[in-house]
Amino acid sequence: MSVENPTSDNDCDSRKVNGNKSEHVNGMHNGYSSSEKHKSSHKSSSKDKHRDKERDHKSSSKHSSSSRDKEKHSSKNHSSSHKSSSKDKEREKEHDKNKDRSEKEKDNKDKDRHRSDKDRHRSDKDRHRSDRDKHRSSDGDKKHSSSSKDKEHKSRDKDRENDKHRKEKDKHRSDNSSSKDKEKHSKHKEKSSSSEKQEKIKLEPEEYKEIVTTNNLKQEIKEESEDGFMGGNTTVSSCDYSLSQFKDEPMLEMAPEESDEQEMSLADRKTAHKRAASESQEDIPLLQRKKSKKKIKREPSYNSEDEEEEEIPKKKKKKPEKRKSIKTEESSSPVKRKKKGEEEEQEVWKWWEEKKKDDGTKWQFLEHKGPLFAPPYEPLPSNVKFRYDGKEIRLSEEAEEVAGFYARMLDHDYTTKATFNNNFFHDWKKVMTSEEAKLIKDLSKCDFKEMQAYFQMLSEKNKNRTKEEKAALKAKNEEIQKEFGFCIIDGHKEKIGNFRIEPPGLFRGRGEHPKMGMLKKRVMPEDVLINCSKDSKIPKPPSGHKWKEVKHDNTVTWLASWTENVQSQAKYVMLNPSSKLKGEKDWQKYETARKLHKCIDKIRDQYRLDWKAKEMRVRQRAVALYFIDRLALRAGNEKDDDQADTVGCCSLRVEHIELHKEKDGKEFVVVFDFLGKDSIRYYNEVPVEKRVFKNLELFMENKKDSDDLFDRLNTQTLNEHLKDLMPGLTAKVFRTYNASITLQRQLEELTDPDASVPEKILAYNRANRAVAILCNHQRAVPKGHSKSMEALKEKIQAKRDQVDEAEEDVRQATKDAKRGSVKEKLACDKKKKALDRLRDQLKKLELQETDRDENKTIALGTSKLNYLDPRISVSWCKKHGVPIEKIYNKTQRDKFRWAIDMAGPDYIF
DNA sequence: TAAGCGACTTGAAGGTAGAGCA
DNA sequence: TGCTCTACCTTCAAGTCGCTTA
Repeated sequence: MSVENPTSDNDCDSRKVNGNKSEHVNGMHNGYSSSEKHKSSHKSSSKDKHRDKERDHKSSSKHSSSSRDKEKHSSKNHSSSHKSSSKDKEREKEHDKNKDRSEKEKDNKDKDRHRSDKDRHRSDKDRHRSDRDKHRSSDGDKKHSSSSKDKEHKSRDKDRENDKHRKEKDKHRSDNSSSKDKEKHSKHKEKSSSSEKQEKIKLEPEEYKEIVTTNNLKQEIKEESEDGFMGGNTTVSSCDYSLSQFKDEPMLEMAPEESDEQEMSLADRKTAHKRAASESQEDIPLLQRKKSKKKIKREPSYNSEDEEEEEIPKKKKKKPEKRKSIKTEESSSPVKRKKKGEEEEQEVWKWWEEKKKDDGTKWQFLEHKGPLFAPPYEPLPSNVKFRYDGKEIRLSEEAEEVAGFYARMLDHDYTTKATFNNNFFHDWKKVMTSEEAKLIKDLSKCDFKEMQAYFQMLSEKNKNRTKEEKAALKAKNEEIQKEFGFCIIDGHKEKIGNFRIEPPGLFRGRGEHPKMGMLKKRVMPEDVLINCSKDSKIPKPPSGHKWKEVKHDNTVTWLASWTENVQSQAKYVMLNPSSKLKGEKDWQKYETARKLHKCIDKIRDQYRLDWKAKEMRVRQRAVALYFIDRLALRAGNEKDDDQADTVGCCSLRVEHIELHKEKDGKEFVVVFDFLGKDSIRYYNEVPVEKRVFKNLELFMENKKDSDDLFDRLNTQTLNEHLKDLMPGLTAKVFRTYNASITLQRQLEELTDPDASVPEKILAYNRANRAVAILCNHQRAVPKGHSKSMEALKEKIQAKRDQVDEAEEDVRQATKDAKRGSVKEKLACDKKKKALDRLRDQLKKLELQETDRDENKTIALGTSKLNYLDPRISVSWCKKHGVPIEKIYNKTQRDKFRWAIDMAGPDYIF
């Protein structure tokens, strides 16, 4: 499959999706394989970077290329991630104690040894770095105060001291790791090369200059209002397509059946804050306010199937209008519900037709019930035993709970990782009683098997619930959802996204996260901040508890927040994506991307000029921007050492790219190979312009693998520059822009107006896939993919046989019909129709096969939800008569209700 | 001015309801 | 009717980016 890369400005961007994919999958499922190489980085902290920059100015001479080669060679053999923390040391101590581990854990030890080797190597690297610093060439565009230098010296000394300690520890370890490293590394290399041979999906070349239609686009965009995202109404008129039948309908009132006490109490208060909300609308022109009175309508019916239901709301409107602005699924009377299998009707708050407030406030009234806490721990039955060193031990409740977290994960890859085990054991010991801690010294002697079996039994039991049990559970969950799952915001009932507080468990960091396995503690009401309006009913904490604080901050969108203990990060309870607050932000995001479309030529011209700039920082910025624009790379903020070592554009290191003057018949090829967000591997071979290539050579000059490629750049300065080019522009906007424009162009290119609906859907999925490839949205091959493909193939073969048979039947029937009576002619027609039906079925199956296979390693959902302007898809559906349900499921339709309403068949991004 | 924090978006994994099939 | 499989949905980790603080 070939897809056009909208931003590529010269040659073919040979992204190896399949080859890449296989590596990625290995990386994810075999634990270390792919990530290992990437962990090989010698992450230079920001202080190091600063230090490097400083020395840049002092130095003039250069390293010989041979010494660099040596460095590179050695670094690749040793592949390491060097993070010096006292916790590491502790873990290493633990590790030394656990000598008699099972085979599985021996492997982990190897990995730890591997790390110690890396540590040794690190001090070498540090020496190299300071050598290099002495030799590096200078730009002479920065000065630093002597005090900052002092600080840096101190921190460097500290680093060295740490290295010294580490080395001492390392001496006690086995020294066979280097050969293992080499083996591992060569395996990785092997994989890379084999994956390269696999089938490729390439991004085809694309002209850098915008295609002719851009001018038309621009003209159209210019015609939009200039004042921000409300300008998105360009095509609102065309929304009549689906809504004309409702346009003049009055607002519907709430169903009188609503009797739930909770519901009523909320509803009663709605009147009050509805008043508040309408007061808050005082700045809205009268006409608009009048219009907004009509905002609450049912979800636009898009399909003809839905049209049958139109009469129902019309009947409703005759009833007295009370609390008319609050309409939700829950408040709908049974009459308004559709038959099983069809969508429930919903009342829709058409916030996108209201004027947006620009004063930074997010709401005037906010009321909710607070978050739902995880159920308390239920101790194990007495017959489920935990054993240590073969002896039965009754654990204290707290220790047992944490042991249970581990037991549940025994089958998971995580428990084969030393970091995970060490972190778990360390945190587990903290919750043990002193007697337990005294006794339980070695994780490998712990037998969690019975606990694991018990949890598996529970899980089986849950799966085998009777119909009645399932129904009861469902009803209970619906009750909970009803009570905690909604809030009242400015007179409207809106769904909350995540009202449940995260339950305790073991932290599952992705990739090689240094904190994986740590205990995520139970969150208590005393940890939780509540945010709601002063005049709302303040949520009650669970009995016997109190909230940490109750705030009334209407400049933020969260309802509750707490700080999790593993990474000390704030967690929030926020609204569902279908809410106004989220939808408005989403809409704004796509309007910013459309604004970028208007000035993208200018920006591209500018960064091309900057490739020749005198200042190194300007050149680096320009090359980075080129990558962000053309390859849709993420910005790449700096990360702390206690996070997985992943990078984005600005944080790329020398080791993450390879330069080839010529590769596979193409000139000036840059090979990217790094771990990005979520430790997903990014591998791409990109032919670039000569000037970019030369600049990269310059940026890499006299640098070690572990050095930053763009050492004069960070995301903050890049974004500041972007803001100068266009208000609201950040690195992230390029990703949205390129994703959306790619979809639009691919749809144009791949859609045959005369094709059948299944064929059009395949075209849509292919366009979507092109974007997913551009954004590197990968997924593991679904479990049982090959099995299901085999089944599908068998089905196709059976269908083919049926078609063959039917063809023979038709041949025979045609002969008979020629000879004979009306009856025989009728029989012949019938057989022909049957044949057509079978052929259609066969075609559908074949399309399904193609689609499924092409999709096996590509995740379409992420781009669809986050990067593709939904109006492009909606307009395509409307233009080509494809039911929107074929493209968006119910949740997605809820999220993109605004787009479904406003985009007509002529919408252009 | 770098570092840290807060608020939000983006992202893949994993569990499960229910569609589809024998 | 029971079983299989997958699309959907939830979960929570990991990004981005703006603002504040030291």
